[in-house]
Amino acid sequence: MSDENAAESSSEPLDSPEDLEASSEERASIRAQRLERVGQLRASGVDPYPYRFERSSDIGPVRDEWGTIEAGTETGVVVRLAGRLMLKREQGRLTFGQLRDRTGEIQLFVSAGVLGKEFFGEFNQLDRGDWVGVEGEIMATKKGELSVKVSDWVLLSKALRPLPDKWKGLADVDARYRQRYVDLTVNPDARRVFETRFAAVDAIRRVLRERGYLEVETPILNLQQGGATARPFITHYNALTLDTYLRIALELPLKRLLVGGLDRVFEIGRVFRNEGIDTRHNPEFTMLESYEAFADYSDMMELVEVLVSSAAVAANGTTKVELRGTSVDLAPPWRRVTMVELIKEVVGVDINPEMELSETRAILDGLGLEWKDSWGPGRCTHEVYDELVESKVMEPTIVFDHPRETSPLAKPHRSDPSLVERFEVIVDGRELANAYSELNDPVEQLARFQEEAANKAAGDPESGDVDLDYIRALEYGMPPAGGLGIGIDRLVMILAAVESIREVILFPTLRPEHGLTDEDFSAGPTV
RNA sequence: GCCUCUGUGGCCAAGUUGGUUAAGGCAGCGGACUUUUAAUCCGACGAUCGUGGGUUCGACCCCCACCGGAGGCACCA
Repeated sequence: MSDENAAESSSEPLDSPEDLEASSEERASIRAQRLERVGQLRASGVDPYPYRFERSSDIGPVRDEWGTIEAGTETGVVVRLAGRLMLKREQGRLTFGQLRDRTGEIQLFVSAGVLGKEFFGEFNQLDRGDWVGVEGEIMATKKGELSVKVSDWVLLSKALRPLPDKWKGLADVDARYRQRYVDLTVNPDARRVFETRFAAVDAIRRVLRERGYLEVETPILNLQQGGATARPFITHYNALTLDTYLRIALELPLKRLLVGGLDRVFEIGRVFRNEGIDTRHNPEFTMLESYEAFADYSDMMELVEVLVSSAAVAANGTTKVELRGTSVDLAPPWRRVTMVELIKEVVGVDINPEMELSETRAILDGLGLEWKDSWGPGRCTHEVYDELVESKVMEPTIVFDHPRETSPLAKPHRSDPSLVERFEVIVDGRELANAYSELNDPVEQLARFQEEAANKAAGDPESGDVDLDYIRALEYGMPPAGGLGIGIDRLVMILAAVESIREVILFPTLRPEHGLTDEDFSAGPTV
């Protein structure tokens, strides 16, 4: 830019002339400079936002193939690469850049001698953050850095806003979540976490596919609430003049598919629960649910071990993870213990759903836990487990045989009527997965639904409805089946060893941002 | 919803017994430099200290309210 005063002069036509907006004009000064540059480019016939660029390869494969060549080597091999310019080091008649795409980074060696003074000068006007395409020979510099000796280049997209500090990155967590695109650009850890996530999900799909499971999609908008106990989001469907629930679980539609003969199905999908946000909860989160006919919960124990350990290996190359200073191995087999035994072991008390209610209440009182009148012995037992046991279990553990009372969709235990055939997987003190032998007796299922509906009518917003169509489906006959649910976000938290669920969700739920106004986006002279 | 902490230029970040022009770094701008690796060196610029009130001779600093964020509690996976 020949006139360095231009961007600073308030008489430039970059912003509204109102005095009140002086501060916003200052704030936009880097933007204003870049908008001016866009104008210059257009004036000289250069499109700052062209349509496509033909690449010969991603950057990663180039590194893989040539990364070991000796310092000073010129290969004679010409490549065409594209990416974001992450760094630029000008050095007189020589400029070094760092070009990055999703697969890697490579240095650009840009010299006035090769490009000519004018085209070289244009390159130096690129900003960190711009997208560029380059063509040039693969070489290694005197210091041995693999580089592309740029013989031609083109701007692919001009960035109007500057990237955060090239060394410190973006530290403000609010900005990291709101502007994940910036976080992903400058914070390698953010990229690492999401690579972990997608590798894990990919591995889960692969294992299930190899086992003959079919991936399906079921409705998110539901007329009834069911499949779990949770407060739902309610929305309104205008065309039918109906309030609908966003799903809180995937369970009931998938089991209808078992009735229909799709005997191995799974869905990986978003579910919504109208509850608080904290380090382990986001109102929308991702569940895997899978159902396998002719299997029971024992088969699900084997399946969940394989799914989780495969995901770990795919994401990290190992089943070992370091969680808050403790090494945890996800390799099967995991410990298997009944809920009643584990309570005895951890808390030192004997409590089970076959006890008299008065006795279980006395146990809770003795432990300093509160109980409600509506709770039976099973719920009391579960309470001890939830409050005093779960958070103490670090190693992957299958906790099986839950009280019947707290599991309305699970099949009664084949040898103990006070229990159901259900298990949860605990890792690092948190529930990671949940599975049953699925209840397929329509008469019993209806009775359990009716209990729930009574609770809902009595004011419990987390209880579900009587889903008569689901009962009707069961009356056509659902094969015996094992079902498994895994909280994908929780799994990724473990695999990536992060403490907040927001770190594993690309765009976590946040309150609305204030202070972002049209004035922050004045178009300047370019439109 | 409640409690605690927190909010300083595009980014990172100093700044309490409240005291005149609010450190420094990165980025950006001007200049030098053909082998750099967060390049380096020189120079000039950039902030109504989240918002609105209040206390005070004087507020980034103390008080109140509001907005955003973090952690914890409650609820849940």
